[in-house]
Amino acid sequence: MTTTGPRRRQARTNGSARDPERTRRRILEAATAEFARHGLGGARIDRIAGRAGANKRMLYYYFGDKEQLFLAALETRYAHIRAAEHALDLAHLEPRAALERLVRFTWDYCLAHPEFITLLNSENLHKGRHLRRSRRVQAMHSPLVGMLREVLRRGERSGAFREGIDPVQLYISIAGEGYFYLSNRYTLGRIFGRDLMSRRALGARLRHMSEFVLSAVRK
Amino acid sequence: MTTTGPRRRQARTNGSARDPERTRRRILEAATAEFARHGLGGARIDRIAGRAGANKRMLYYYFGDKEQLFLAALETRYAHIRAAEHALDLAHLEPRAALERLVRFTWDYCLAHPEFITLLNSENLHKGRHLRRSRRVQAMHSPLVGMLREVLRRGERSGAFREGIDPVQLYISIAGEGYFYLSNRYTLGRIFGRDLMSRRALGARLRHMSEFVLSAVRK
Amino acid sequence: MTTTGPRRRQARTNGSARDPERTRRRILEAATAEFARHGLGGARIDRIAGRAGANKRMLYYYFGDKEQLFLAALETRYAHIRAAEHALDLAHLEPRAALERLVRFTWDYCLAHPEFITLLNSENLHKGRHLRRSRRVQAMHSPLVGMLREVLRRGERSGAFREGIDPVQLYISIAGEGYFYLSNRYTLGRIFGRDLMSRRALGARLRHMSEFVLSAVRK
Amino acid sequence: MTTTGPRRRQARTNGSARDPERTRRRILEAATAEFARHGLGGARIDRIAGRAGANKRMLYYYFGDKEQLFLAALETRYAHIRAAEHALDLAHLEPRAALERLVRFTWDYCLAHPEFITLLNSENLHKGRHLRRSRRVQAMHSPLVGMLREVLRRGERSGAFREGIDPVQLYISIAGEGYFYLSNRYTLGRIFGRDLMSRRALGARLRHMSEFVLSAVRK
DNA sequence: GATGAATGAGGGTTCATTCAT
DNA sequence: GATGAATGAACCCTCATTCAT
Repeated sequence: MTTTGPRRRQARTNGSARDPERTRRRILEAATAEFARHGLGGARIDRIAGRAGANKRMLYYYFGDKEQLFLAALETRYAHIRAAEHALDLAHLEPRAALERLVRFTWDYCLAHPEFITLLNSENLHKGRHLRRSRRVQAMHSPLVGMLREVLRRGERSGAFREGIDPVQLYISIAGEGYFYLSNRYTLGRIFGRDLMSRRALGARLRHMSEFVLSAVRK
Repeated sequence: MTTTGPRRRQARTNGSARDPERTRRRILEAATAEFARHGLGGARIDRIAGRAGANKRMLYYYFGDKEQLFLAALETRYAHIRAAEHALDLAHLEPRAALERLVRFTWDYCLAHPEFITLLNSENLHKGRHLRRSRRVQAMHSPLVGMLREVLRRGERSGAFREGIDPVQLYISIAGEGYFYLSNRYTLGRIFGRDLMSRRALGARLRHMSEFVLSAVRK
Repeated sequence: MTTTGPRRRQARTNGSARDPERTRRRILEAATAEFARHGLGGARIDRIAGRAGANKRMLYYYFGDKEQLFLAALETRYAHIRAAEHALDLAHLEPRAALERLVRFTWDYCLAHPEFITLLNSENLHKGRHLRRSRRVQAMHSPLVGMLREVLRRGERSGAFREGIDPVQLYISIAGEGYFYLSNRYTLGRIFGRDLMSRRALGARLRHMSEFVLSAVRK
Repeated sequence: MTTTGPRRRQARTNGSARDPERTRRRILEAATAEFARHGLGGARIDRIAGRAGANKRMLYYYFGDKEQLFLAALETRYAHIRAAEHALDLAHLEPRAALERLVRFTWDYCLAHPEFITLLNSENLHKGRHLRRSRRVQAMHSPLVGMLREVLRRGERSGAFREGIDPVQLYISIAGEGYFYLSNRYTLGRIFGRDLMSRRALGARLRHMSEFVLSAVRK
């Protein structure tokens, strides 16, 4: 994306001047981090600009206003996870292995991209009003449900899975297993008096989830 | 909501003046609703005072500041759900029935008290820093884990449940089933192009969750 | 209006603290001056607050926002001129003297209150959108038209005035004579290469207007 | 109107690129409209550039800054009305007909060019500080006063007009008749509860003005 | 226990203007 | 002659909070 070629004649302090694509990207990254950490209401335009090394005015130049910037951050994260999902080739795996892989994927993705969780929570706090206006996200259908349906069908045929499982319900159950644990880790950790984020705890959770899901679907 | 000008002298309409306990309660209720709807960062002291029919100064008189008010709201909701949990007498139910009851309880509670979800999400967004300071919540141990442990033990003995299930992991799984669905209903609804909150959809989810959990634990 | 009594215990820097009526009035006066000098768009909230010796927040506390403050200034000036008009007792004057008095009144008022002219011009620049929402101004009917109608009738009967003159048209003509001269004094002065505001020029204009109007209505 | 993001490369649609004279003229026209509608303080450079289909930078290239652009707009309008005035050949008309024609001309011009009124009001709000620096306007002497002087002289000699009328005062009176009515139409309309801009009302005003002026000057 | 008035810092946003190309 | 990107000051307004009574 970044033209490191002849466009930038001289170094600038922020390194982004006169490189619009880069400026835009830096703002978006800074915004994502800020929104993820403080939520939509708690995010500060000043901090975003500061972290991006950009003039505050540029946020409005590129994104219109705070809410549109939030939407852009959301859309970008959605595009990112969708791209990752596409790489998940469940179709060529044995049904049980496919489910295990999906459990692990959701878990790993949430662990690696905690900002995704808080962005989604923010959007849901605002009743999804940004996403509703998004055209990009509308077009980004998750391939997971289709893949999951196919996996379920194969599992049913082979006698490995019980029948009548709705792929959307299953997807929500699988995602919820990891998402809820990580999203609510502070309150859960406090209540149970446990450190939910130790390496050991994380490993135990992944094992539990795999067993739980695989047990749940077996015939 | 913002006071645009000096209030005309008006008769006390909230009927709470000179009834300190009631004033306090009204403020707390208004704060809970406000925090639940807008999050900690988006909540407005003015709106809370307005809805409570109280003078803004009273918020500070009773609760110190915004964050302490937030904590008070959180604590109150925790006390509420703890009280409800205590009424859940899983010990006298057959193990499978006990689990089904727990699934239903979590689901019904989240449905009936959506503010609990958003309060928890807010607290987790802030890394649980309010709850960490709370003494009240620390003392409010949920009876659920203990009850769950006992149920699991009985189920194992009777041969109904498989062995080695950790009650905390199971509790998180059960809670997550309903919580994630409801907490993320706007984004999930948008992605799947479904109305997740129709009476039918809610019924289907409850059925799925019960089956899913019971299948997951069976031997 | 101002309670100089026991309400203010100690002197404050701005002298207006804890004297809401006075604070409000000072803001309104400062706003009137600012709007008159710079127009609605050019007026600065900071300057108004500064001149009023008040905190900026107080403008919003008392008046809501800039536009409502503008309307309040407008309404106050209207109330002021209406009060002055009421004192004009044209009914007891001989018709010609009555008209002369009206010419002089309009002239003197515009001279003494140049802010009225620029406020009106601002409001007209904005197509009267503030006044349209005003309830106070709607209720402040100018007594002038009625008085003028009566004067015209008496003049017609006595044979001093020609017939068929509409009092509203006449009022606009009379007001316009002085208003236009003063409102446009800078451009007119420049074009004609004359100082329109010298004592001599002002005297000449008043004489011209009186003669002009009286000649225009005579039989 | 604000550019929310980098313009996508688009085909030149305004057809003015590389046609400097046309670009300049389009900017000037857009600026005139903008200043007329919003005043100097309320005018926005962005909107002007947008309406002109020109790059913002061009405004500065051609006109220096906002104030000089305002002056240019003002000068252009002055040049325009001066040109129209030159076409008014009062010298060959009978004195009364000449005055009537002048009344009508002022009225028609203000009606056809409402932007002239608001530009003048803006300039007067700013105490004529732009016009003062203008060399062009200084050179544009209105022929009206001279023509008016001659008309008055002829009228006096023929016994149609009374003596001692100053042509400048008369001009201001005539111009004010129409200007004030139109300039203040929103506030006057509101106060009198009349639609001053209906076809009927406009006709009535023109008739009144003609009669009023002609009566005022007659012997 | 309760009130209306007051505060100052900072919120998001927009301004006229200039830079590099 | 023309462009998109960038700037920093200042805009109006709102925030949580505290004062005096």
